[in-house]
Amino acid sequence: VPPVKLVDVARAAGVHPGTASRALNPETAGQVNSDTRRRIVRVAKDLGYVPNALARGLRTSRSYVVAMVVPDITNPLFPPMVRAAEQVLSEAGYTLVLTDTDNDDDTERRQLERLRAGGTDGFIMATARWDDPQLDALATSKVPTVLVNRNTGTHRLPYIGGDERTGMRLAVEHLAALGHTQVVYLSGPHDTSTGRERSAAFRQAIRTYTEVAGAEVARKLLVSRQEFTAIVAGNDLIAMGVLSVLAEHGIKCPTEVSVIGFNDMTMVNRLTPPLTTVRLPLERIGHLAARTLLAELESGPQDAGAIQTLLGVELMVRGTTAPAPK
Amino acid sequence: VPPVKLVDVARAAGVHPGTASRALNPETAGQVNSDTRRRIVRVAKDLGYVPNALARGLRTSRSYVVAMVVPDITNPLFPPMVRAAEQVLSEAGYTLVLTDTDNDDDTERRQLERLRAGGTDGFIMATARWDDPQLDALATSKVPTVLVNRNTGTHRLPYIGGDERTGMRLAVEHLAALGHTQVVYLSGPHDTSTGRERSAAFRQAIRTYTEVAGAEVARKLLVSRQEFTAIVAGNDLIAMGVLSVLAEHGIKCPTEVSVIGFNDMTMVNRLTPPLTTVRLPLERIGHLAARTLLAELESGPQDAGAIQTLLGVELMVRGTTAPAPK
DNA sequence: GTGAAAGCGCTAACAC
DNA sequence: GTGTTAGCGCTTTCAC
Repeated sequence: VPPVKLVDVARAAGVHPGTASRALNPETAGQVNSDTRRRIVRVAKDLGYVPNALARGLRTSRSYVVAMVVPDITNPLFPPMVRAAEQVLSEAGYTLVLTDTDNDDDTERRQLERLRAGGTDGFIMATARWDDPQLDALATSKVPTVLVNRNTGTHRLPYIGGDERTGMRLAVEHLAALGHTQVVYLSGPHDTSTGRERSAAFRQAIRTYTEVAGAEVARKLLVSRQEFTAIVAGNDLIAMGVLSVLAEHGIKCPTEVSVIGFNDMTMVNRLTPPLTTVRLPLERIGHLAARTLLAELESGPQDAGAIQTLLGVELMVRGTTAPAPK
Repeated sequence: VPPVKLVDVARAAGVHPGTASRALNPETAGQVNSDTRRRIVRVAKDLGYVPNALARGLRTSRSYVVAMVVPDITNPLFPPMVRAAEQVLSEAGYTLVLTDTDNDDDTERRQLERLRAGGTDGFIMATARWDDPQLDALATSKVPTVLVNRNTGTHRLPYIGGDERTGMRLAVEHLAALGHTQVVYLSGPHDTSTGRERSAAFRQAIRTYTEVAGAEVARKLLVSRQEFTAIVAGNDLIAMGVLSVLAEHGIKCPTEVSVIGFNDMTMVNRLTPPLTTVRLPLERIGHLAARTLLAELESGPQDAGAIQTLLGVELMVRGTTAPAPK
């Protein structure tokens, strides 16, 4: 079955293609006599007319495509955001393209280039680095773009994220309230930049790495004989590394040491002991990012850079107790 | 900066747009004098020429877009497949569109319609039902399509999946080898079809539901006083539901009852006790699905329907032991 | 309120 | 080997 085109509809309805176009387009439907319009709409439906998005895009230079760029979709942080964003965009008639950069700059650059060539209307970027030329390029070229999850240093683009600072505060206050006075913070490795050669292997290993890193730091901590009754980890994986090492050394959690993670990854509530952790509102972030982008798409730049939204986080209290009496 | 077009390149290189087009297109580059071609390529690069995919697509009726349709991207089964597929497709110059149908027929139909209107070149479908009109439509209209994860009854389309049957056999043989003679299989609810009204709520709950379902069935099992020393669950979530109920009843795992899951979801190895489960080669499935689709895209139908590939699965032995002596 | 006509940027016959 | 021409399907000025 060759697809039915606008001309076909027009012919069948006995009108000019231009009129059919106007009738079928919500924006311009008012310009057409309501009887004619009804007839056209009817015929279109009967014939099963579906507009050719390519042709339309070529003419209007709008593709109704939005791309979401994530570093690694297997990281459980992202699927809920992706899903939420897609829901909103899809309802608004947009198609979401997902790209996984595999944590690689070059890949990201190539992907972005291809997407922009394809006429992508806007971007939701979850790959921001503090200093990020790609994002500068996007900002400069005025392609509607919203940042999620991570922000850049320049703050030139709208950003939607979880309020991590408050999350940390909640964690610490919780421990303090329990009576902990010696709390250690383990951030894991900071230098995620890597040489070109080992980068591929590294990218594969990045998630394990952080868990391993947590274990390593915890080990050093134990060796250093520093006094502590609680540990706050930079993320759940690090926390899990810590838990392993503590278990390895026969240190009981949470009776001897309380541990807090970050992110509330799927299933961390099923760990033994369950992990207290900070939950980010991932769906809300996805929704809001999509809405923010839509606003730019439909109504132009929205007070650029002013949109720096931090959504509330939640401390999931599960495996923390007061420190053991001396 | 207004984007540089093919005409601009042609003008700058002192040739006709047609020639520039040929020179820049790998397929037809041979038709152009190599000196001229080099000059054109040079100019194109200097000017930062990026072809307009919309215009090209309109002309060639190929969009270089492939869509992957999944029921729920937050189900950890899918991200590895999506990621793997995207890698392959992206290398071949294709863009991957991800759509999450939210386990909903209507949504799926709408999405498919829009995607097809957008000129999507091919589909990777992870949402197949045994009896699936959408897929029949795709098959009939000869849109290149590959099925993953779930197959249809008709087998009219290429399918790539894990060898679940062997997985189950491995699980059972493993238990048998350990000496189990009373093994129960819990499949969870079969009737995932639902009335329209409660479907939205249901879809939200579907994952929990299966876990809850596992718990419920396990509870019934205990009440029935049936003798068993091992349980094989239809998936990891059901297995987790089972584990909870057993723990609730003070039944020790694996000493009193061994449990086996299916899927090797992220983190199930961190459960206590760790869960023995069957691991599907998700990345390989994604890769192969993409390759299969590419083959169709580039070289036409590949012995349609004959491609029904089951990739090897692996039993991750973690939390199973011999049954306790009577 | 509707028809006419031009053109978005590109490629593929067809000439020469 | 390269220029010419036409047209993919749609929208949008401009007439009337």
